[in-house]
Amino acid sequence: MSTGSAASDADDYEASPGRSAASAALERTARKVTCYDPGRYSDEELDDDGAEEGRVKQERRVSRAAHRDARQSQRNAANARERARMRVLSKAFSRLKTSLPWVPADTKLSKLDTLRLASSYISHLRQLLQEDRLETRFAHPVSLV
DNA sequence: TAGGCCATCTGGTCCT
DNA sequence: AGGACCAGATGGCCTA
Repeated sequence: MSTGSAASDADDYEASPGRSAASAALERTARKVTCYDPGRYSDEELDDDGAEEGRVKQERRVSRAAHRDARQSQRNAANARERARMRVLSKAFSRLKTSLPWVPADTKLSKLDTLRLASSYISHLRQLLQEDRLETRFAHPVSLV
């Protein structure tokens, strides 16, 4: 199941409530990325004097940079997809929470709490169902229909 | 201030 | 190959 484009994901991301934390994280990532720079390895290579050799090395450097950029943009796309996926998960939790009776809409409920309450609510419903089955069996022993 | 919760990033694994 | 899913790490926010 593929979700929307990276652009629309980014839009959603911009609109998400945890934006400040998110941008901080993005900055951290950007910092990491700029620190990790394999391209600098080629500094000594510049000392070589052969023109042809220099050209080849320059090409290699450019291709390494392109590869690095490609990897980074792939990572960014994967991050966006992951954010979208987690947003879907959070929405599902919210929906589950609203379907729980006796829980006011403005109640602060963690995901774990939501899961636990939902689980106990299901048990409760199952029990009701069982009692109802017993009642209908014994309340009307004879049916004219 | 410690601890809980959350969002995000990331690398690994599985699946199509 | 690329996307989905997962779990671990990290940092921010909030509350007792």
